[in-house]
Amino acid sequence: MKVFNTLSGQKEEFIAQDEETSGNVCGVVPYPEVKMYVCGINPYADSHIGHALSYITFDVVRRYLEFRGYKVKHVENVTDVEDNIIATANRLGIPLRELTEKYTVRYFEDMDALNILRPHIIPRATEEIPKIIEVTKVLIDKGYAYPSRGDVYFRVTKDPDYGKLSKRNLESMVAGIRIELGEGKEHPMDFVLWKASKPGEPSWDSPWGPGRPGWHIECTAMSLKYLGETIDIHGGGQDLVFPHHENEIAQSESFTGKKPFVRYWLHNGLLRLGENKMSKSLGNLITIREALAKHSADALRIFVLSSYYRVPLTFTEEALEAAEKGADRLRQVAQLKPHGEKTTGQIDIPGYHSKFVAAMDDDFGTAQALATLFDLARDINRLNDEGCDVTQPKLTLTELTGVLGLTLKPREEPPLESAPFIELLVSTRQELRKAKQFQLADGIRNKLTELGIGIEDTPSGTVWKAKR
RNA sequence: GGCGACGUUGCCAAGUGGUUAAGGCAGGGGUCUGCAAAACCCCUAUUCGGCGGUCCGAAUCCGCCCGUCGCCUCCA
Repeated sequence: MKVFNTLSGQKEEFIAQDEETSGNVCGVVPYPEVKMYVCGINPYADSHIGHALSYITFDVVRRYLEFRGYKVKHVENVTDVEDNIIATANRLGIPLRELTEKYTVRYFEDMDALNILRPHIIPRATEEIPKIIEVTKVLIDKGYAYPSRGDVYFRVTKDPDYGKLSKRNLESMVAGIRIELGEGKEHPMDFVLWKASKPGEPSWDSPWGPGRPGWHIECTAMSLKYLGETIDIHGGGQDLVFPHHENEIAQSESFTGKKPFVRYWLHNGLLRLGENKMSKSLGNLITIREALAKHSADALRIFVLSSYYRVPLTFTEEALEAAEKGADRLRQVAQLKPHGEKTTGQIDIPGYHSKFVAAMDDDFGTAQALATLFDLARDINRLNDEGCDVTQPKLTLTELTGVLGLTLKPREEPPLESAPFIELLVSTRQELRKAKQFQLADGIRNKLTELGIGIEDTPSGTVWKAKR
């Protein structure tokens, strides 16, 4: 399988380190391990659907690797101390930990609702201070960092590779307009590893005085601690390429002296709302909770997966509604009760399977993979209508939709207080229909439709549901 | 200014040198139904921002132009 590596700027054959070191060429190691690190959140507000896009993407990466026979070790950090968190906690007048705990819990509730697999390890920055201090200390000892007025900075001029991920060089960066020459910095691009705390800020003791970690160091410390010196996949949004991931490489490779820190860098394109990307700072966001109040998790996943993950995606209500309709079609097939007896297997199951795999093998071509599944669904419906047994193709469909993390469960309708009254009207209407009083029956149906209650007469009775 | 992307049917969105340009939604036709709805089936771009070029052949490669977006220490 091929994956696009931001570092090389091209698609590369994916080989896990575990396969390489064990000399495995074709399946000698039964379940080679893939070490995967995904950048997590800064918990001080509810996550928005741009986050959903990113985590759905890497959830599918993980599910597909597992489908292909890898054993994935998935680590995702929670950066629970930084400027925005401190500012928000102060504004609300609550302890830092109370704020971060609340939004971490809510974040994972959102992830669960989206059917995103939990990472195996979820380290928090504030619980990894000793490792962070250790890494910082070594970087100073090796000459890659220097303390200054209680802060510690990384010395970018000492790292000849600096800029290799984001394809920049120090000169062009310095030529940029937004660089501030921090007090005590040797070079304007030097970035902070350890920040001296100001009065009233949370702090930890360190050899350089009380302070807290800089933004990038926690990811280096955590991935070293939990995954080792070289990891296979590091994922995140495209907006993290610079400075975050660039700085992680600088820190990690300087610390270990080993290259590469990450074998494959994967970055998802950003979600746009209108003309701009969706982000906390622009305030143009829709939270995952808001989206899930109106749409199913499957619809959100289909919306995300019907595009190529590296390319920006534009959010619209219409697109999400279209995805919901598509989800309904797949659900319909998943709920089918096969009744046919004919076994004239007209469906090329291995063909669909290999088309799906070929699409996914090409840098997680979920759009193509989904298209294959819609084709399969159509075939299943056709054969089912013809009276053929579709048990096997149905199993293939649910197996493959599962790789994309779709549940295809029927949508849950929120309970309505008015339900007993609606039931009463519906049964009255049934009586009228039996008596062939169709004008009266249709009148009730029309009125209910106006009130947002949809009526469907099916062979097994009348069902109704509230339109969301 | 530097770096990186994108522009495909009414909408969203795949495809990146060669038979009929995926798929979803919308739209049209049909099956089912008392009628609807839902569901299902079938159909729906001679054309890929514009102009040149390379090639037997380009949406796909090259050049220029137009338009849009992202990053350049808040960010998935």
